[in-house]
Amino acid sequence: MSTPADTLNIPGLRMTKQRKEVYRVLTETRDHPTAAEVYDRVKHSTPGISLATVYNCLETLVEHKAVKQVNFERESSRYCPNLSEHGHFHDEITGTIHDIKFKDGIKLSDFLDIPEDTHITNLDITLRGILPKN
Amino acid sequence: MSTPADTLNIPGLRMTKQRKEVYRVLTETRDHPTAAEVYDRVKHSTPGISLATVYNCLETLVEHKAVKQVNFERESSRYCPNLSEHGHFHDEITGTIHDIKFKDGIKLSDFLDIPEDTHITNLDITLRGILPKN
DNA sequence: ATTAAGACTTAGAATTATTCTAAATAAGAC
DNA sequence: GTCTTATTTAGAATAATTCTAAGTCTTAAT
Repeated sequence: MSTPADTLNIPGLRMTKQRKEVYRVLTETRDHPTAAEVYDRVKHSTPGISLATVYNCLETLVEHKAVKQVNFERESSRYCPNLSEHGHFHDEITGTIHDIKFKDGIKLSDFLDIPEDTHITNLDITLRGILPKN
Repeated sequence: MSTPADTLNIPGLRMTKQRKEVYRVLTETRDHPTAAEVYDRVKHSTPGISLATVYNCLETLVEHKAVKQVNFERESSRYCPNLSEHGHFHDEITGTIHDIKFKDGIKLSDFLDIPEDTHITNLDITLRGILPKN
C-alpha cells in the first residue's frame, strides 16, 4: 500500500531529509493533507523547511509515483500515500476523506460506456456524501 | 439532456441576456469550454459582457443545476450542459473531452466498496487515456 | 406611466494556490 | 576533502477565480 518512510528509495533521486520528512508525514497520518497542512506538520521536525520545498517534494513524489495527488473540485490538492488504485469519499458530516477500494474483478467497461480496450492512463473517482446512520 | 437555450427558465431567476447567451453558447458547442472560452464566444453576440459576468452566470447556472461544472485535476473548470449523470473522458491524443454514460442498472456499490445506503450528493468520474486504434 | 427596491452587471482590485527565479546549500561521486 | 550538480530557499510572479463598489436594468407597486 505504501513504503515505510525510512526505507523509501527512488533510484536516481537524492533522498534528502526534506523529502524523507514530507513522505514520513504523509504515511504517519493518512488524512489526505494539503501542501499547507504538510508544511505545518513537517516544520516541527524540519524547522527551516520552506513551503516551496514542500511543494517541490510533493511534486517529485507524485512524479515518481510514491504518492498520489487527490483533487476535490477546485480545492487545494491533497496527497495520499496509498498507491493501490482507489477512489475517495468525502464525508460531508465529519469532513473526513476516506479511501474507497474498487470491488474485485470489475473492469471499468463493466459500468462505464467506453470501448473495452481503451487505455486508461488516469482515473479519478471522487464522491461526496453522507454515510448511513448519520 | 439539456433545455433548449431559448426556453431555459429558472423560477425566481431573472433570465438576463447575459445568462441566456452563456447558456446558449454552452448548448451550441458541447465541448466543455472553460470560463475564458465561454467569454470569448459570448463576446461576439454580447459585446459589452465582462469576464466577471461570465463567471457569475456560470456559477448561477451551476447552482441552479442547469449546467455541470467539470474539473480535471487543477485545470480551469469546464462547463457542460448535459444534466444526465455521466463521467468524462479526456482523450490524450486529440485533447477532446467526451461524456461517458454509466451502464444501465449498475449501482455505485456494485463496484465501489461503500455501504449500500450511502447517500451520494456528488459523484465525479474522470478518466484520461487513449482510445483503441490510435 | 413613475418610482422605489432589489437584482444584475461591470471594471478593476484582491485573493489564493501554485509555480518560477536566482542565489545559497548540501548530497553523492571521486 | 573536493567537485559537480541536484536541491532548497525566500520571495516574486502567475493564473484562475472571487470580491467590491458603483452603475444599470427589472419588476412590482403605486
